Amino acid sequence: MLSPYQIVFNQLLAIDNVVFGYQEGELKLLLFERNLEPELGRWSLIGGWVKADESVENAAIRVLKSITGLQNIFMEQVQVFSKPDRDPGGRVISVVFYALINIQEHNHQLVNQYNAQWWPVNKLPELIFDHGQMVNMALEKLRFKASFDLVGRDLLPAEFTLTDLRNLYNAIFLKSLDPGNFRKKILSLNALDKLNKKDASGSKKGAYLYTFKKNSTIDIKDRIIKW
Amino acid sequence: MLSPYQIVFNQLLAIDNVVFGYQEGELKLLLFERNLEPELGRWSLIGGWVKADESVENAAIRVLKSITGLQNIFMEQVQVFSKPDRDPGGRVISVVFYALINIQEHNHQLVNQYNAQWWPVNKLPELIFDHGQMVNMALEKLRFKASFDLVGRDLLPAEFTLTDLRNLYNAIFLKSLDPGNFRKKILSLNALDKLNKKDASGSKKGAYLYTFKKNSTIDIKDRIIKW
DNA sequence: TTATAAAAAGTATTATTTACTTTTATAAAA
DNA sequence: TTTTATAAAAGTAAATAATACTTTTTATAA
Repeated sequence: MLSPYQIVFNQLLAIDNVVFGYQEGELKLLLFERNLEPELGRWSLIGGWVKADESVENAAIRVLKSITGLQNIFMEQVQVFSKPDRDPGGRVISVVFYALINIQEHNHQLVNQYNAQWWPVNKLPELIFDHGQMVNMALEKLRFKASFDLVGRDLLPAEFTLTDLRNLYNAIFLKSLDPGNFRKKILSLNALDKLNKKDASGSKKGAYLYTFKKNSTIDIKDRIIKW
Repeated sequence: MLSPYQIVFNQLLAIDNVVFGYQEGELKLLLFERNLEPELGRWSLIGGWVKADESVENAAIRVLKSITGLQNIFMEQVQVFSKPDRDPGGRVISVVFYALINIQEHNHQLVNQYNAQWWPVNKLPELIFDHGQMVNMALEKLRFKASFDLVGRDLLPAEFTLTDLRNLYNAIFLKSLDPGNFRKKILSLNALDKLNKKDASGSKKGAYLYTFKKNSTIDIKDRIIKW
């Protein structure tokens, strides 16, 4: 049985997930269409209450799994949002996380059932409360991460071409990176394994497929992108 | 009058401040000797409860001011610590901040009164709960910041020599940076004003004093230190 | 007057970044 | 079967930055 303390607690502390995916050359965000007041029908991040006996990380993972069916997802804490009036419904403090997931692999049925939808990050609808700000901070953090570490393991299919990876980086940084220099830089990190297979969908010559090395860690000195 | 919700709230959400200062060539941390059970007599960070009508940032600033007398201090959110069993006294979630303050300028009397003391970061006593982990994360964050931005505005006196600044960086990164290269790099950032005054305490020639420019922003491309 | 010590400036080597050009491989069109 | 087209992949030259030093400057104090 829950004590009154725990019941109250459940209504004070929330998590919100900024869920990034990558599809058709665009960085996308999973958003909910709200089915409750206030702000019924408007779009919001995917959130939930933190239970009295779990960490905020746990809550973020639990909520993500309940909606996408996915587990073992890369997530990172973004920031706490705690202005007393941030939620007109009452005093709610939210810990924001961002997650990187593979759009192909998640449970589409579940997502539909929850009224969720993928939106390209540069064509987002207006979001409720301070969720727009949360998205901006998460994007900033993602860009920071992507500029020091090779992101893509969670966003791309298991086998991908260097062009696929470059397109992902183009989508994250909203710019067009030089193909030759990108290739040189990425290969110098020594974090990918080249397969003996080609993907010929993008060119006549065909591009070699790569996978991420199992346990490669990239030295923080190797900045990938300066932006 | 407070509602029961607010009373409970005050006992669930806390902040802890990792307060950095710089003195005698060492990076120091302001720690409390606990005067309450559990862990009476052991050392901890400086924390406090978040009030029902304030943001966590507000709480961190309020607590810092109450102990150092200082206002308008640079602070940054580090992370939320929320493991259900992190505080044996009960379920407490803590939002950690780090602050950079000028040791000379703070209110020494207040600090003494609170049983607080400055400890060199590489000779810290054992800390209670997960406070050691909090310090490590704050240090990491400080190093990250210092490697992209010129920190020191809040740690050094208003007028300082390039050697002072280099010593601060040496203290932050626990290494000995090359004097010539450091000077070249820092001056290239164009973030300091050179005064027409010298400080002759460190050498016979004397070193020019500098101040931070009022509104200089350093491009994130200019990484100062790679570590 | 000279020795000293750190500040400040200078330099040469190496490494990295950037903006390109050239070559390669292959499917499809002529 | 040859040519054309296209992106992959490799290569390059110039500019910029980092690194490990050396030299010169300045002014106090021996």
